[in-house]
Formats: sequence, C-alpha cells, structure tokens
Amino acid sequence: MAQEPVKIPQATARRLPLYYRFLNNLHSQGKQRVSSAELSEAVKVDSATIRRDFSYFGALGKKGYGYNVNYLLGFFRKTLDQDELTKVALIGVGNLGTAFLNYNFLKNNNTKIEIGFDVDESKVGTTIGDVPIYHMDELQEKLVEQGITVAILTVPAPVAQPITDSLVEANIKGLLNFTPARLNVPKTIRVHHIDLAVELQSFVYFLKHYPITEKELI
Amino acid sequence: MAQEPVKIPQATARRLPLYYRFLNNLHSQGKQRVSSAELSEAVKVDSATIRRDFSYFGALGKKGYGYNVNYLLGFFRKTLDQDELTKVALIGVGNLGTAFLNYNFLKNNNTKIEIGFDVDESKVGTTIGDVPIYHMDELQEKLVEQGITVAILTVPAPVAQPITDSLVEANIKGLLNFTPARLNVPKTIRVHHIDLAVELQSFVYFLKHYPITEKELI
DNA sequence: AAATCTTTGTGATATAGTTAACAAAACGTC
DNA sequence: GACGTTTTGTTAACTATATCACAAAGATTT
Repeated sequence: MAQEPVKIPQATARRLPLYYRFLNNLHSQGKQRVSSAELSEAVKVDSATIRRDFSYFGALGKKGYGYNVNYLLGFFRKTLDQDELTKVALIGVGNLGTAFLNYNFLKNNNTKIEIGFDVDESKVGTTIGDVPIYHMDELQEKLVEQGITVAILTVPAPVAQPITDSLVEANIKGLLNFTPARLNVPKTIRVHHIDLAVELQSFVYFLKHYPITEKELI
Repeated sequence: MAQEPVKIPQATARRLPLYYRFLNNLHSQGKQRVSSAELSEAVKVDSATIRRDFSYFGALGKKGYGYNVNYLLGFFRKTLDQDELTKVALIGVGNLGTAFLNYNFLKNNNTKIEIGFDVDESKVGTTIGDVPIYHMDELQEKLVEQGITVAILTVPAPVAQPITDSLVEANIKGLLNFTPARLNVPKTIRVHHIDLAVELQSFVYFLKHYPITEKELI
C-alpha cells in the first residue's frame, strides 16, 4: 500500500473527499483549470487552506495558472485509493441505515457497502439499493467469509455494545458509530463517533450563544 | 437570555450535550457523585479535558470528592437552556429525515422538531412520530407563522440550493445541512455541514493511512 | 520581448485545543 | 483531630490548525 512521503494533517485528510468530489464536478462540466480562489468559493474553505492542503502532496499547481483539473483529479484518485475497493458492512437497516444504502457511494469513490444486517425478518433476504440484507445471527460468519473489516453501526442504542463485541470477534478494524452509545473496544480498533442528537443540540447551543461577529460579517 | 460570563471554547460547547446525557444516565442510576476520571471512562474524553471544560463555568466540583451529580445536572440544565424550547423544522422526509423524526430529542433536551416538509403527497398530511408533515409549497408560510428559525435539511442534493433560498426568505437563522451541496447563504446565517459520504470516505482514508501508533496503544 | 497580471507555495504568525503535572483543598479513616 | 488519600482547578507546555502576506514563477497581453 502506497503511503504518502509525509503524514498529512488529519484536518487535511478530512477535506480530501470534499475536494475530490468538487474536482469531479468541474471535470464533468468540462473545466480545464481552476484556481484555489475558485475552489474556495465552491467548497467554502479558505483558499490559503486549500493551497496548503494541496502542498502536502507536492507542487501540484502552476504559479499564475492554478491547477489543472485533470491532473489534480488523477492525482487524488491515486491518493484516495480510488482503485482499491473498501468493503463496508452496514449493521442495522432502520431509517438511517436505509439512507446509507440508497446513497450511491461508488459514483465518486471506491467505498462500497457490500452487505447489511438486521433482525427484522421482513428485511432479511431482501436487497436494498443492490445490497443484500442478512440476519444479525449471521454477522460473524458473513463478515469473516467476505473479509469485511469496516462497519457502520446504525442499530438501537441498547444493543450497540453487544453487537460491537460481536463485530470485534469478527475481526473488525474500524467502526463508524451512529448510535449515542460510547463503545468499549480494544485499542487496536478505530471508532469514529457521529451522534445526530449531539450534532443538533450543539448546533442549537451555538446559534443561541455564539452570535455572528463583526469579523465574520466582512 | 442568560449569557455565560466568559465565552467558552467551541470544542467545549460541542461536548456539553454529551456530558449532559451521561449525567442523566448516572442520575437515573441513582449515583450521587462522580469523578472526572469516571466520567472520562464513560464518555471517552480525557479527564483533564473534562475538568477544564467544567472549569469554564466556575468551580463545580470539590477537591477529594468529585462532582455532585444532581448539582452538575441542574447546572447544565440551565446552561444548555433546557427550559427554553427551540423549535426546529425538518425539510425533506426521506429515510434520513425519518430517522430524525423517530429520535425523541425531548427526552434529554428541549430541542424539538415541530414540523416536517416534503413533496411526496403520500406523506403530506400525515404525522410521523408526532410531527405533522406539510407540503413543501407551504414552507415559508408555516415557518413564519410558527416563528421557526432553525432547520434540518435532508433533501436530495439538486434541490438543496433552491430550497435553501426559500428558507432564507422565510427568515431562517440556522441550517443543519445533511446534503452534499455547499450552500450559498447570507453571512448572517449559520450553516453546519454534515456530509455522510464524506464522513465515511474520510474514515476509510484514516483506517488505511493512519495506523494506530505505539503511543495510542499504551 | 518587455511589461503587467495572476496565482502558487510557504515562512511567519495567530488561534485553538489538549494534556501533563502538581499545589491546594477537602475527604475519609483511625 | 491528625494523617494519608483523593481529586479538583489551573499553569505551563505541547500539538494542531488556520490564515496572512508576499516573493517567485509563470501566464498573458501588447
């Protein structure tokens, strides 16, 4: 697996998929070149931040010209491992889970939800947006069989920890947790936490307590 | 509206709803006191960070004892404006939107989704999880009428910008955007962006490129 | 081909967030 | 009530991120 010469900052890594998507848009619009200022307008990230982000990968642009869309796109395709498919399992096919299944990640990217699990017998055996749904009892067997090591957890909070324990046994490496539970896992497993309730609540807190400042209005 | 004596850091503000939820858990378990170390274990936030976060609000704990659960809970209830209900509109009642509707935010908090909008005639006129669904055509009228100034945007990407323009006209103040579109809004409006595809993609990038370090394993 | 314009890449600086470490305070026990 | 223990609150150090500002390079125009 090709590794960047220098570790890029996490904040930069988080913006890469965003850049990649917008470069795709530009490409399909037939645009040949783009400046950091234009890109900034589109993705709402400061242009200096964009230039700095790109610079971690070397000198990708040309002074007085900007960036060549095709070249940049090709570069990011390689960098984001567009050629190596990452298979993901979706655990829990409720409303949130179904939202994921209907999102066609493959369009821009090689991350693919390969399989879903639920306890609801009316869902087991069906396919949703091309993804087959199995019973939760088959979790370990199927994951091991298909060598899947990344999972999205969208189950009810009370069963989050027991199901996580089962995922750990199935040798999972990364877990994107959408439940409110804070999961206990061995240290070798990466868990990323997105809590919709917390997101909404802290957003509301922000609105109330952080009025927009003079500086922001300029 | 009561304002904190000192502006607390954004990072702290984002953790408050999390603390609040866990304090509620402790309270319903009948726990009287808790130390920053215990809380750290539960919410997976460094104990020094927790103590620092709490300290922005004054000396809430007692040395050699920890924090009194009831007192802390009461304090946070006030601080997070638990008593002043914030009404939120949900724009787009697809799978993701429905996931929000079925989430009972009121349980721990006074943020409430009051109304939903969709173009699907089979949804218009129904209620989902207690929330009435109206047609998108009635957006401006209903929002102004009910004085709602916060919206969650869960519509298909191509209609995100036109609907946003309509929300701006309806005098919205904050927008929690779950679509991949980067929205253009006047500077006086706060937009917070959560892009599920980007979250998944950057998580996968992390797993591939940021192996767990020695330090993290200790 | 000279002059002007554009835009990168980056040093320097500013801002934000985390964590180690420990004195001081209060607890709990004997 | 003296003494060892616990745990806070905070100073200082560290780490991470964002942004300013500008020289240098190259593009574009005349």
